[in-house]
This record gives sequence, C-alpha cells and structure tokens, in this order.
Amino acid sequence: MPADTPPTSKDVAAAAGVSQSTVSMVLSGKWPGRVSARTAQKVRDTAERLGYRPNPAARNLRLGRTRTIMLVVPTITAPFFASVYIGAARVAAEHGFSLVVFTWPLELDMPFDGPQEAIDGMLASSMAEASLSGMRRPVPLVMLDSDPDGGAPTVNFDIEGAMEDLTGHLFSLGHRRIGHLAADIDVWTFQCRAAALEARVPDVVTERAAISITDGFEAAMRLLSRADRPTALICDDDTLAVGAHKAARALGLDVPGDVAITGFDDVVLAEALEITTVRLPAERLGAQAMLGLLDLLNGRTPPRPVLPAELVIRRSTSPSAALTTGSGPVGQPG
Amino acid sequence: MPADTPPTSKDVAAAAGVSQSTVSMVLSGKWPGRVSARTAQKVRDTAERLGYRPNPAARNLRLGRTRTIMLVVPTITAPFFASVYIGAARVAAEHGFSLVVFTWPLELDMPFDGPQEAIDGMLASSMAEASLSGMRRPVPLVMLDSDPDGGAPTVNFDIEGAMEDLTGHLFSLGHRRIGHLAADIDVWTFQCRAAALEARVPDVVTERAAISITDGFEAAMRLLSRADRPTALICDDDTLAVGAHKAARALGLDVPGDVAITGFDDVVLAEALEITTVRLPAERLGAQAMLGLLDLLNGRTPPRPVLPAELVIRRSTSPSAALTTGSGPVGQPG
DNA sequence: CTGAAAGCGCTTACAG
DNA sequence: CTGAAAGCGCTTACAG
Repeated sequence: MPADTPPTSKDVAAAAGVSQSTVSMVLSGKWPGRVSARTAQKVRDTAERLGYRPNPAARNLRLGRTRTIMLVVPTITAPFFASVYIGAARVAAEHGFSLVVFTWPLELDMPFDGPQEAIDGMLASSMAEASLSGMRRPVPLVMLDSDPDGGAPTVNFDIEGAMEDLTGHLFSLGHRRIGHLAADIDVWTFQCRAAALEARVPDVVTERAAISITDGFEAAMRLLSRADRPTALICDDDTLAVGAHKAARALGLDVPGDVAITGFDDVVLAEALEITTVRLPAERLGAQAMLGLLDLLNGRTPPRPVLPAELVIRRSTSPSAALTTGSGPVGQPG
Repeated sequence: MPADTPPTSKDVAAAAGVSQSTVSMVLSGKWPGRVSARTAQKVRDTAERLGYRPNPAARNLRLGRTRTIMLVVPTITAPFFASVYIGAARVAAEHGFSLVVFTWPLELDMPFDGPQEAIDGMLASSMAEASLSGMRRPVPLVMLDSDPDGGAPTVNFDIEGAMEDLTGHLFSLGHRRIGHLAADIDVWTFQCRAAALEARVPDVVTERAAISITDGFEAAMRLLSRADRPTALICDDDTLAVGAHKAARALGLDVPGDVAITGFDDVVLAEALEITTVRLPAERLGAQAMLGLLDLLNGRTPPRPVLPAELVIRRSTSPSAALTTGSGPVGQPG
C-alpha cells in the first residue's frame, strides 16, 4: 500500500488475507451468518490499523444514494434560519444523514439551478415551491414555513393562532388603532400574517419594509407620523420591531406608554430589547421537517404538522403601561 | 432511456449518435481541436433536451476530488460564523467549489471524527488546530481566527492593533479603572485579547463568562459590584457586552455616564443597542481563507493575512458623556 | 463460510 | 476528428 494515498478496501483485504467482498460485508455490519466471527474481528482490526475509511464517492456511485440532504434557505445569516439548520442537522445526524446548506437567493446573486452535489432529498424554508426549478429530476422535498397547498408536504407554524393571541393581547390592553409593519417580501409566510391580522383588525394600517433595522425604522417613522397615529405596531419580524423601537425613540415616544411594539421570531435581539414577540420554534421546525423527509424517503406519507407559536409578553407591551383610554379589560394575566 | 431514472452520458451519446467519450469531451469544455464544432453543438443540444446532469458521485470517483470544501465552526447560530460562511461560500462558488458547514462542537454533542463526505480541503475557525483529529488523511487546511503558530496557514484579525485603539479611546475619555469581561473559552482568539489588554492595562480586573447574555449579565454584575468599580468594561464579544449593558441598568448605572461598555464583532445587536465595538470583518475572513485554501490546492503557498479590525465608536462610550474626573484629552474626533 | 466478478457513471489515455 | 476500453472503489448478487 503506497503511503501517500488513503487505503482502500482492497488494501485492507490484502493485509487481512481475505477478499474485498469480505471486507465490505464485515464493515457494513451485514456479516453475521456469512462471515466467521474470527474473520470479522481480523478485518475490523486491520481496517482500524490502516485507518481505512470507505470512499464516499465510490459508495455513492454504487448505491445510487448519498445520505445527504440539502437545506435551502433565503439566508443563513438570519438567526432564525441558523436555528432551522441546527434542528434539521441534529435529526439528520441521528439517522446517519448529513445536511448541506444552500442559501438562495444567495448573497452571491446566482440562479438556483439545482444542487451540484448529489442529494437524496431537499428541505426548503420560507420560499415558493415553484422557485425551486432546475432540478435534474424530482427530488423528495419537504417545505418549511411555506404554502401548504404547494404539493410538497409542509411543516408550518400556527400563525393564525398566534395572531389571535397577539391581537387579543393588544385589545385587552385597550389598543384600537393598530399598525402593521409588514415585510416587503412576497412569500406565503408574510401573506399569512397579513391575512390573519386583517381578518381581526379590518382597519389596520400597513407599511412595508425590507427586513432590516434601517428599513424598519423608516417605515415605522411613516406609521408613527400619521395624524391618527397607531397605538400599537405589529411587526412581521423582530428585526423590523427593532427598527420600530428606534423610530419610536427618535420621535420621543415612550414604549409601551405611547406605542406598543411586537415582533415575530423571538431572536436574541427581541430578548435584549425586551420586545413582546411571537416565538416561532425554528429548531423544532427544522427537526420536524427532517423527520418528514425521512418518512418520504422510506415511502411513508409524512404528517403535515402545524407547530404552536407562543406569545412572549415583554416590556414593549407591558400591561402596567397600558393605555388608560382603553375600553377593554386591562391587565389580564399574560 | 427509462423515464424514471436520470439520463446518463450514455443516454446522451446514444441520442446524439456519438460515443460516450465525445459527450464527456464536449461537456467538459475540452473539445476544441478534438471534436468538430457541429458535433459539439449536437451533443450540447441533446444534453440540454434530455436534461442531462453529470453524476457527481461518478465524477468524484473518477477524478479523486470533489470540489467540495468543509468549513468547521463552533456554531452556526452566531451571526459571526454565519458571515464567515457567506464570505467563504462566495469565493468558493466563484471558483466552482461548494462549501459544506460542519458545526463542532456540535450542539449534537458528538465527536469530530472527520467529514463523512469526501472533501478536497478544510477551513476551521476559532478553534485549536489540534482538535481536528480523526481525519482519514491530512487534508489541505486553512485556520481562521486561530493561533498562527499551529502549522496550518492562518487568516487572522489584528487584535493587537484593535486593542491599542480601544484602550487608547478609553484612556482619552479619562478611564483608568478598566474591567475585562472575558469569554470563558480557552481558545487562541480570546487568549489573544487578554494578552493584548493586560499588556496595556496591567491592573485590569477580569471576570469570565460563557458567551450568552445571561452569563455576561452575571459576570458584569460581579465586576460592577466591586468597591473599586471599573468605569469601563471591555467585553470579549458583543453578546457579553449586551449582558453587561443589562447589568449596568439593573444596578441603576448610566451607560456611558457611570460605566462605558465595549464589545467585539459588531453584530446587529451591538448596532441596535449602540454599543461601541471592534468590528471584525467576518465575511472578509471567510473570503480570504478560501482564497488561501485555493492557493494551497494549487500548490502555492498562501499568504497569512492579518485583517484590520476597526474601532466603531457608539453611544456606550460617547465622548460627550466622558468622565469629568479624567485627566486625558477628551473628545478627540472618533 | 468465502471469493471472483459485475457494474454504478464518469474521464482520460490510447488507438485509429 | 471519433470511439473502444480501462479503471476510480465500492456493494451485491452469484457461485462454490
């Protein structure tokens, strides 16, 4: 065996004095009943001694599968998607799969023409299923935080229920003029927030912003400069809520005295600024989606879970600072 | 060609009426001078029509390389490492490589026994080179934000220079009693901060904390409860700085009036809370490291760049609120 | 209980 | 200018 090239199963076979097929049988764990225990032990020892690792490319070629799953997310820099990754990667690892991330629309600004690596399945979060074109063939797919009517199995949050809780909370504090600081992205998850909110607050006033602190700031400035200034801002995302928070301060408005502010996600930023938010369990989302994909790969029909989203009440909607002009019941336990 | 299996180069060859080798030549772009332009066009059209994509496993096996790089980071949920990934992935894509992330120590709590996928090279950030054991063979490696004396080429930040700027800034505001809120992780990047700080402030008082808001809060409480309370806290990381900020508020101390606070990284949290920090260009770090790895793969010796780290002065050390007891020059332009 | 052989889908000398 | 053939390192029928 040459020293500068990794050992192959052939090398192990030669060193152990057995055939290549025996090595393969033993190391894949399918040997009992077909190879003697003594031979098996000898093979394992030899493999260990030589530092043998099966060549993944050869195995993939032979088996026609890779035990690799691709996770497609709009961006990995957002903590939300990083958590989705963690959840999915954990479940994948528990089942001997590995997970690669593909960010798209990539900050690189390149078209998604399908994975260049060989994958057995795909998870895609918070995007339109139709945008995943260019696959060389249909790949088992689970969509996360996406339109449940898209064809692929989905894992979603109970946005309806969360919006019910959120508006109920604000109503109980006496809020009646509510503004919606909406994400300026045309995907299902945000359409869903808007629909659920408008169903409960028909006269909601809406401003749109790209998901960044500065854009959130400017859109919130517009909302808070209106003659009929909203007393509460429901933001589609914690980042927007931070921008709104800044805007309120810039206008000399007290939070929550003059204006209440809420977000979505519950990223660390919301915790740091004590912003009331709807906690979306991103890690669970990733884990559930991977479980569903494993179902799919095993020929089973995955469930389409809808994960509960918890309202986390913090200082930015503190009951103690509730509007005194409100007519609803005030101070119900959070 | 069966309908439910992806087309192979054999299928393309048959459909185009040429040999498999001609297909390969044409699609790899090595055909000029060896295949007629007309044949080449025919092959390309046929491949397009059939939706042919080369099988990566077969190509990898044949070529013995994968054009895949693995990035090893302690965690992907920290925005810093997400940015490192973005920078490295961009350069990788520009050179036809793909980048897979491996988080380690994984939240999964599993040992790093080398990548299960086949990789051509590795980037590892903010960890000890020695901890990367278990590789089946030496893999081309570039270390990021790590000990430059570890053997592998490195890409680092100018922590020394940053600490010079930072302490200079605090001195100029009149600060003399300085506390160090240090990350409780024994890796080079934090040892480096401590050494650089102690060289400039020999009587610095240090408390350690795990990198989280709550742990930072508690360690800061200890620092700020001392009889000789520091007038400035240098935190190893923005997250710790946020904890320190909370602690100051909890103790009724004004920031920066009673205590100045600084961080490292310049994540969005620092911007939102207006915390003075040392901006570490994470994306550039990732990009430079990937360029170095490409050098390595091409047999060249990569440079070992040291990236400048910029002091970003914000409200948490605002000159206008500088200590009035200070003896140094106050209010130098930021 | 063990081995010889086929074949996964590529790329690249080699032959013509 | 084009094709037939070898071989990358596996796994799995198949034969004994």
